Amino acid sequence: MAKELKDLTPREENYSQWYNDLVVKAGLAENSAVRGCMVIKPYGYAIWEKMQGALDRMFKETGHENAYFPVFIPKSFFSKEAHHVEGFAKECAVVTHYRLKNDPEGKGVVVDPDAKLEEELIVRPTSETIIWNTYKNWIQSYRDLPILCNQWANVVRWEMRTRLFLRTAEFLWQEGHTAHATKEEALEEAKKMIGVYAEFAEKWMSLPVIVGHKSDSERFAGADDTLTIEAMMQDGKALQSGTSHFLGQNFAKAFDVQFTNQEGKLDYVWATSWGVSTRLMGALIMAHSDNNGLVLPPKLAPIQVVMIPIYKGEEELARVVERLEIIASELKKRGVSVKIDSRDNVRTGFKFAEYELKGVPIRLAMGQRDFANGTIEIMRRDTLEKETISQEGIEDRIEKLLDEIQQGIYEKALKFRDSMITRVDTYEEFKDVLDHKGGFILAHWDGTPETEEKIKNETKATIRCIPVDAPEEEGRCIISGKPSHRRVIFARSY
RNA sequence: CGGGGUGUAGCGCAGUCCGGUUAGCGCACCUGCUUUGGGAGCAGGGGGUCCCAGGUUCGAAUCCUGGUACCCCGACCA
Repeated sequence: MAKELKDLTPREENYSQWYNDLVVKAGLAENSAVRGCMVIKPYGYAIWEKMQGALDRMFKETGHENAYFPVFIPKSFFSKEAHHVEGFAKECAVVTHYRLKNDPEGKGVVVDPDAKLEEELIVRPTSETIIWNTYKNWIQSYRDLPILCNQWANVVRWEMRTRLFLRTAEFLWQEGHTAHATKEEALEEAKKMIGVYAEFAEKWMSLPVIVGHKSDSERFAGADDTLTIEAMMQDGKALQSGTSHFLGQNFAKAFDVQFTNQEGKLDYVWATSWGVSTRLMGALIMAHSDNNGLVLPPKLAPIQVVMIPIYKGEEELARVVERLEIIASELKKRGVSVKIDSRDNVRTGFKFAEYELKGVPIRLAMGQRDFANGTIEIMRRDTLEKETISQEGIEDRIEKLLDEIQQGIYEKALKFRDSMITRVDTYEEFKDVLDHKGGFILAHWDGTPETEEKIKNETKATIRCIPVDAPEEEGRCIISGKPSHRRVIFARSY
């Protein structure tokens, strides 16, 4: 069994510190010189690319196309949709000038006051406005609809306090923006895409999520309805992991996007937007990792199998590596990503610890004993179980094990998540569960923003969502005692 | 923007209260030897504008004044 990682804070002691340590020490990301911004390092980016690839394929399969819109948005675009401005105004980076010049006093460069922009440009915090301004030109007739575009981009939200992956001033994401002829079609699209996200979370990230509607006050600025996937982290806090918005005709009206329908009448276009971000990286890390480091689901692991030769001297190394390469090439043929680590300047134990830290799902180790016996040691990262097995048929065994690990991680996360769902019927009970257990709390709510606000102020818990599959159940609001027809999900969240 | 805290080697810190040889420790780094089936051991070595500016003093990492940066707790949030 591995020694405790020398310099990783134990998860149970200080979860936040553990998370931060892990992100940095596993080589995923680090804080940059620019306050609130993050450097994503190659290993972290490799995982993100895996996510991107899978999501992108899912978007294409559902009929979407990629496009790209500008990073700068004229300020006037922003103010066209009242709720939207209100929601984002407080966290916008604004470009006011377009030129620098040498400091007349000789101290480096200064902003050239003569180069002031007539109209300031906002660095996009999200692209609804610039996109709807563009769609206006694309849409005349029902024959131009639907438009189903996705954009992979960076956005900037000037957050006060930031955390690697979970909340950074700049982040990477995808944002889908669709335009439809009918309300029904737009509603269907918003629902379909939250379904895609839920499927991605569960099948790829091994992360169970709860799909639901946001309450009025948690809804996206400018949306009529926001669907969300909510995940549970190992410290009992919830993480909003993706959203899909039904925008109604709000942006069409703000940007005057009308089309002629089949009856020859003018109508406003119906819209959706949906997005997931590098926050998913945070979700992945916080959902599965342990005190030895990351635990990556095989489908998202940049390296699925690492092979470590154990040897003394060059002849032994060559012999073992030769054998490992045969196995590796067979695995590669089957689409498994393999790395043989034959570095001779770090020790075996160091390598073991390093690949555990990086979350590589399967580790193979072959030494002289194995070489002689035709065996190999195999360890699975999720359970840390190791076993010495025959080299015969190892490839089949690994393929099967990768699937098992993918499934095993999901089941473990699901079991944990379910154990963290508590039904409560009184406010006392509610507060008690929040303070001593955390997790999702199912409670009755009278549907008013006032009650929601009161609970948030007193407990820091918010309504994560009103689950789409919430069964009808008569009850009374834990605060006001007014009647309620279903339970909603509360939690403290990131 | 409120309330706390910290700036000393790449990273983490001690030293500051009570000024005094050449500013120290751990990790990391470099060299050599021994090691190598779970983060090696020993020996040697390199690396500093003690956040910045001014002041007090024979003498400042240490005291005083001003600035600045970052972190934590709130408000804000994918």
